[in-house]
Parts: sequence; structure tokens; C-alpha cells
Amino acid sequence: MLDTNIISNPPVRTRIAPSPTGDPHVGTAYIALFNRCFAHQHGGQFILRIEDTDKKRSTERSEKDILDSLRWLGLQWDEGPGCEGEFGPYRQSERSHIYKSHINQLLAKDCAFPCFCTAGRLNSLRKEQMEQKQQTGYDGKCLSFTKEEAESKISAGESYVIRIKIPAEGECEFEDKLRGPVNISWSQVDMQVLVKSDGLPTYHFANVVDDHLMKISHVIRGEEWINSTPKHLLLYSYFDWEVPEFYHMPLLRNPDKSKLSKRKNPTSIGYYQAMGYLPQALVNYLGMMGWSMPSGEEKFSQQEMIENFNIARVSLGGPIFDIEKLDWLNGKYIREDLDDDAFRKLFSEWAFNDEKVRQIVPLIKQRVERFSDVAKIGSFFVSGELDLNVVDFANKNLDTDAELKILQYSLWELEALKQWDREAIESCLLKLCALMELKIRDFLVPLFVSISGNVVSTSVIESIFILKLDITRARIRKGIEVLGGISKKRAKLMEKEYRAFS
RNA sequence: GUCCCCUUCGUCUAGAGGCCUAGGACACCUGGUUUUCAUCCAGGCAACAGGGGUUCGAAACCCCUAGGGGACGCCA
Repeated sequence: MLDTNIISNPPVRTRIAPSPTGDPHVGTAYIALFNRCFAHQHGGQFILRIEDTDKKRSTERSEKDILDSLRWLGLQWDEGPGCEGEFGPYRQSERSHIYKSHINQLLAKDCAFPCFCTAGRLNSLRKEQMEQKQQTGYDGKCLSFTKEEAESKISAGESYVIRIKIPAEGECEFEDKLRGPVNISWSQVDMQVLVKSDGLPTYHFANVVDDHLMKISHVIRGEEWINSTPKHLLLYSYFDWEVPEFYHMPLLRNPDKSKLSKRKNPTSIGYYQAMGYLPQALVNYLGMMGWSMPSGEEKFSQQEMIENFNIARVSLGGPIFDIEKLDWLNGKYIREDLDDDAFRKLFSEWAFNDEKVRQIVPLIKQRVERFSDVAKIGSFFVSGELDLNVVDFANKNLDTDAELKILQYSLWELEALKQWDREAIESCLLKLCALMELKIRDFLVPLFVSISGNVVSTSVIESIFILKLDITRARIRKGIEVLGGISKKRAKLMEKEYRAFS
């Protein structure tokens, strides 16, 4: 076991640095929880920094969803967007001038170099290396330019990136505080791009600069970063900065042990909210991934976790995110922690909040004769997984294969939507229907059944809009599963066909 | 392919050389309570990946093998 006595001076500062490029991920919440507990246990601060240096994929909407999700879970940050401290701004897109001055320092020190290689050359280089079963990586072509040559290329307007120089030999040894020493040979480390051709920094560069400037003392992050730690350490040494402590947490896994992914599991925090889990139960559950209370108690609040936290007791085997146990824990919270009044309030807010009910009413109203008809046709709006059977999908105009395609392609369409509004949903589904050369009434059948549990129901497009993507995705997946599922091989073919016409 | 990390019941985990005949929880099974069911309670099933060392003593320390995972992007 490793010594984990923490010197409480300088102050402990940890951070979570999500990239706003998709749905808020439970893995983000998991890492956030451990960072927050560690910082607060030591009387330090937990910082939130938005890593939006990928201009193409970052969206405001995703950033907002991530912030909302973390707040919902009670993972409030001490410094970050909306909570400005003295080390802001906390959005990397607002810190460009900082990276610019820092990259100039590295260039001046000859620790980095401009690279003019095109994406095309890099791709074929990689391909070649793969074919020859070599390790992939930049070959250092642009290293041979003199400063003058490079400068004239730049002033001639050639597009370029800036890469880090890597020692030619030797190895990098560093200490992972959870595992002990790790050695990685420099020959294994790529000449990572630090600044992209759009002038924005990559994660590796911005992350190190910001961690230093924001006085991050302990970097607690996913295990996936172990291999890039040498690059980060090299930057610290080029800048002659003090190095933080590194703790690499195990990765959350799918039941098949692969890294938790939305292809195989619901990973969006919004899904768990939409399914009616309590935030404190979800956080508690994440806290038992790789960690346990010294007492063995499995139900604990975040405050109790902070009081009893000891990062040295994190176990390193990748925990499988097991929804069955989450369900049990959530039920325990509902039974033990909610009195009837609290249950009533939370449930009605979850199921019948004004916004949702306002959307549902016009759909339901025209189809009922008595209020007593409402529950029957509207229950799917307040359900999680539906009870479906293969016979529910029976249709004389479509075979199972066609239905599977409709479901899978529709899901891909919906997942690709930038904006979640009914017009966008309608037009992408209609477009798909036309491309598949199907009648709309046939096309919609598997969707109706998957989403509402019945061929006869309120408008499926409206329903999808109201249920939102997380629940829609789960229901379409269930539909696919009930229809027999899609094999890996089949999925590949489908993807190819889908790409061809979308 | 190269490198790195990991390995205790099906799953989450306890375990800091002797408290280990390996403990708890979920799931599953049995029984009890309950007008049904669920809850709740009691019990059961079930693991140290394999092989070598080190040691009086190994789940724990070391080595090898196997298995799993991750990284190898102008993504983070």
C-alpha cells in the first residue's frame, strides 16, 4: 500500500475537465465525484473547467447539459463557469491568448516545432506503419527544417501545427499514486500536436498549461490517460513547473468489460434522470465503483463519503456498471429516505412537470372520452422500459429485417440531430422514410411499437420529441432487442448502407 | 502489431504476511411475516486466474504464463 499522507500545504485543488461534445456522461460524474471528495476532504477546492478546444464538436447545448447534470447530482464546483474564482476564465475557448504566449515560450526554447505535413500524408504514414505492423506515430519529417525555412513557410501562409519535441532515447518514469512507479520509454511517445492548424491548443497542451495556472495540485483522472502522462510531464519540465500528483482511476465498464460506452449501455446522466433515479442514489452508486466505506456500509451520502474518503483505498480493477445494483440502491433510497410527502412532490415533479404535461395534453385530449381513458393511452409518457413482445411488431408489409433497419437508422438519425425540436425530428424521419422507399404508415410502425408499446397511439414524432433522446434511444434499443437484435456483422453492413444514403 | 495498466463469488467489494475454514452487499434459491405481490426478516449457493519462488506462515511480496482492458488522432 502506498503512503497517502497528504501535506495540506499547498492547498489541495482538483478539477474535472469535461469536453462539451456530447451528452453528459456518467463517467464524467464518476471522476468529478472522486475529485470533489478528495479536495473537500482536504479542505481544498474542486474546479470545473470546460475543455472546448475542439471547435468542430463543442456545443453550448452540451456544455449547458453537463453543467446542469453535475448540479443535479450535487457535484457543485467551487470554481468554474458561473462561479468565477481568481484563476478564470474557466472555458478554454476564452483562454487562447494564454496558450499563444505559452507556445511561443516553447518554440523559443526549441522544445516544440512547426509541422507542415498534411492530413493526407499523416494518414498514409499511419496506414503504412500499420501495414508493416510498426508502432504508429509521427516520423519527425518537419524536424529537419531550419528555423528560417520554417518561418518562410509560415509567412508564405502554409498551414501548420506545432508539435512537441520528444527525447530521442531513455524512458519516462513517473509515479502514479495509486499504482506506484510507471515506466514508459520515450520511443513510445508520439510527437503530439500541441497547437492545431486552427490555432487552438490540443487537450494535452491546454490541460497542462491550465492545470499549472489554476494551481491544480492533484490530477485525478481516468486510466485512459496513463499513456499520455509522459507528454504532460515533459511539458511541465519544459516550462520548469512543479508537477502535480497523478491518480489514475479505473474505467467504468460495460457488462462485457469493455470501457463503458453508449453503444452498449445508457451512459447519459440525463437517461438516469429521465428514468426516475434519485441523484443521491446515482452518486452513491458511483461512489461504490472502486471504493467502499471503511465500515462496509453501502448506502452513504456524498458528505459521508467526504468524511471517510481515503483515495488509497480505491481498488484498481475496472468496475462493471451494474444497473441491477443501482436499481436496488435507488429503491432503498426511495423507501428509506422519502416520506410520503417527499415522494409525492418528487414524483409529481418528475412525471407531471408543467412543461411535460403541457406538451402531452393536446395529444391525449383529442383521443379520450373520459379522464379514465388517459392513463391507458398516456402511460408510456411516464414509463421507463416498455413491456414489448415480438408479436407486437407483426406487420404484413414489413419483414423483421426491414423493421430492424427502420429502428436502427432512425436512431442514428435522431442521435445526429443538433437541435432537439419536433420539426427536425419530423424532417429527419421523413427523409429517412423516403430514402428507404417506404410508405410512411409502414415506416412508422416499428417506431410506434417501440416508443409507445402500441401500433395505435399518439403521434410518434410528437412522442419522441416529448420523451427526448435518452428515453427514445432506450426504447428503440429495446425494440431492436425484442426483434432479435442486430449481430455485429449485420451492424457493420447496416452502417455501410446507412452511410451510403444518408 | 507496439507499449501501458489490471485480475478475490455471475456483479460491486472487504482484505496493509498469522485475526481467512476468505467477510459484506446485489442477483439467484429456500423459509418466515404479509388477504396477493413487493417490502422486511432468517438461511443457502457462490471467489483468491494458473504455475513457480520468498517466508515458520501468502489472497496479500517477487517472477513467469494466461486472460481482460486501455493508449497509439490537428478527439478529449
